[in-house]
Amino acid sequence: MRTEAPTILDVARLAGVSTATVSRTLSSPDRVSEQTRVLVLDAVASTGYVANEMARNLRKKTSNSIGVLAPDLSNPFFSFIIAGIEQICGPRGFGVFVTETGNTPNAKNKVVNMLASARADGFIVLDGMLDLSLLKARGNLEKRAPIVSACEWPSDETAPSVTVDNVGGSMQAVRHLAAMGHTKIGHITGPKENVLTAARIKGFKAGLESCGLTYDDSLIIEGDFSLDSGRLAAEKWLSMSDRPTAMFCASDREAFGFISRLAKAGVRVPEDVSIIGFDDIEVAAFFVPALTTVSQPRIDIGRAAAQMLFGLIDGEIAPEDNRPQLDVKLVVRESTAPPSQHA
Amino acid sequence: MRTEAPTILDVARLAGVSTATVSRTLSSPDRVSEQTRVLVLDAVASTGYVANEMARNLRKKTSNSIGVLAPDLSNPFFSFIIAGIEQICGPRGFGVFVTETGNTPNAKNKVVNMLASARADGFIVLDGMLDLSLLKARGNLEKRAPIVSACEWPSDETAPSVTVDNVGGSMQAVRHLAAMGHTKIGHITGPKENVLTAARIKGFKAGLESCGLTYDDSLIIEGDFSLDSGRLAAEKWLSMSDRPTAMFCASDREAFGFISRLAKAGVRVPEDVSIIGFDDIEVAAFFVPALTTVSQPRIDIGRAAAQMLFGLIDGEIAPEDNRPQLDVKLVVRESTAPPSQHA
DNA sequence: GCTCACGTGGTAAACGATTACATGGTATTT
DNA sequence: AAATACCATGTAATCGTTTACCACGTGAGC
Repeated sequence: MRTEAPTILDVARLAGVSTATVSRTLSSPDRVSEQTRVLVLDAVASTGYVANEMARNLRKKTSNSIGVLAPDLSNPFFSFIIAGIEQICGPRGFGVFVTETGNTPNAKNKVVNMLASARADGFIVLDGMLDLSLLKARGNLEKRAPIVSACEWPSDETAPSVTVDNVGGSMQAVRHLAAMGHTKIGHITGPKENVLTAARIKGFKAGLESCGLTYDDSLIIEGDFSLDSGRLAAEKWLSMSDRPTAMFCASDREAFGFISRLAKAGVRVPEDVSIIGFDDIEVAAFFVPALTTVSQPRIDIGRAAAQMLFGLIDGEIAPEDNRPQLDVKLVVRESTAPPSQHA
Repeated sequence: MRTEAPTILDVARLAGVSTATVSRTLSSPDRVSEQTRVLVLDAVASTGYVANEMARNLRKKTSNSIGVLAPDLSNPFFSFIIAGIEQICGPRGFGVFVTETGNTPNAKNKVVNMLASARADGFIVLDGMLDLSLLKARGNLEKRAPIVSACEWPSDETAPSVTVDNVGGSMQAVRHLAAMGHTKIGHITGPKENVLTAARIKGFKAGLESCGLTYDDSLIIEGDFSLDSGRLAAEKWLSMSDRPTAMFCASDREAFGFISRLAKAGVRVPEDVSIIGFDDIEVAAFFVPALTTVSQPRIDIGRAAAQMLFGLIDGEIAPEDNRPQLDVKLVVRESTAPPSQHA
């Protein structure tokens, strides 16, 4: 026995008014008389009526939801950002669609499709690799629903985005190390193509320079943000003849992988080598040793992106403030120390 | 200049056919002649037409999407499950709505609303605390869109759900500890009201019993799955006069918090105390020491839940196989060892 | 040669809301 | 008292699809 949902017509009949009146009662109560208002509200209550979103959306040409495109949903890094997004969208009655772009070749089609099919009123893309230019090619699709990038940003330097100060954060990290007396500082990077990788390398170099240290190519180890790439980096480090006394990692997970592998080899952190991460994910404070890292306000990134998107949707954002950069701060814990004397 | 989306009528006009023919060409190509098919497809290509989801959904009385209700989106535990869900939904063209139930009093209303407003064709709820009974009260709402619980399950023991063998996993953990020679084994629980907590306590007791050990109430420390509750538990443990030589934690995060606090006090794992976690989240393998833990197939939980939900939506699930229980396995790493002799 | 079936494609009625416009009545203005 | 404004409500068009139903033409079966 399938219970059919009550429609606005059911309510109207029960209240003895027209559907227009019901609609008005619900959307702008002050436009109907006190008398009919209670009549309608009673009818709504007794039928349990809730407006059908699909009908409403069709008529109003909206979808009451936004899409979030993440490269990899299983990456816990994004969970806070998505939570932040939901915190803004929920109260507004907006749904949040999540999709994995997953570097698959048809990810683009997925996006084009979501956009073109009017499933979402706007998009937040967390995947810097996604080529948004094809949206323009396809009949100015991005005019239909605004897009804001978060964390990672597309090569197009004018598109709206909310990011953090990756360069500044990296500089702080290096300067902290240098201030402790380290002069031979290495860096484990992110994946080559990633914009964050470039920004953090840039900050790394700038930090070195600002302390009078010179950049040495041979102290750079390529990673990809993952735990396992940190482990691999540790093996490279172990095989180096003249090891850096401190490593700045492009992600906390790299740092964990690195420390973990080192521990197996009997290398201690921070006594034998100092480590700094990037992100400040939750476990960072509870790792052994507690990780010194550059803390990103992940929830805030999500919230800011969502807020900006709504601004764009409502058409009320000035073009100049559409690329805010959130602050980042170094939190010093136990994985950094002055270099050991006997090294 | 806002580019309006082409509608099916635009395509029809361009191809010189009726909208019905366009619709048929797209949904069941074999029902139109070869000739008109190419005509229509050409028109579709040159207009860039993609069907408007809202209109389609209204007409077909579907929403082409499912809702996922998680207690806390920022909890990385759920990210894999959501990823698994998306892996199944994406290829089917289904959207995945995520919402945070967040233990707020109006979470229920949120759910009722999503259900009643026809925003989703089905739901996966990851929050065992959510009282689904009110859906029945409100006009048999759950008849409108099926609901499957995952991980945690509502007290209603007949509702569809996919879970893991929490009891069995906990038993394995305890038996592993006992096999290593531990006789004084403690347990850090989850939050009191949670069903998982109860199941894992049950398994803990059963494991003890199966090894001829007796259950001791004073060896139980209450936690809430969080990192910080693990830290707090460690402080309790440190203050105990006769400490257990091994602790079984109801979550990996509790285990991390516990180990982390102990490390600060100079207590070593596994030399001074053995630790087992539950979940096997990603960092577990890279923690120092690498954590012995009960591994949950999180991606599979998500996939299974989604698959089951589609079964329910399509009306093809036999009532008896609607509560599958996935296997769990103990992965032994470095946080467990025989109790030290001098203890 | 007449029916019948079938393959093709058009017409128009849904789906369930919102809202522009029209209407009638009451209050206000002059 | 006539004109005007305005308030409350109803009527019906509209959003963009899908699909039930109908119509036409062609080939097969008798």
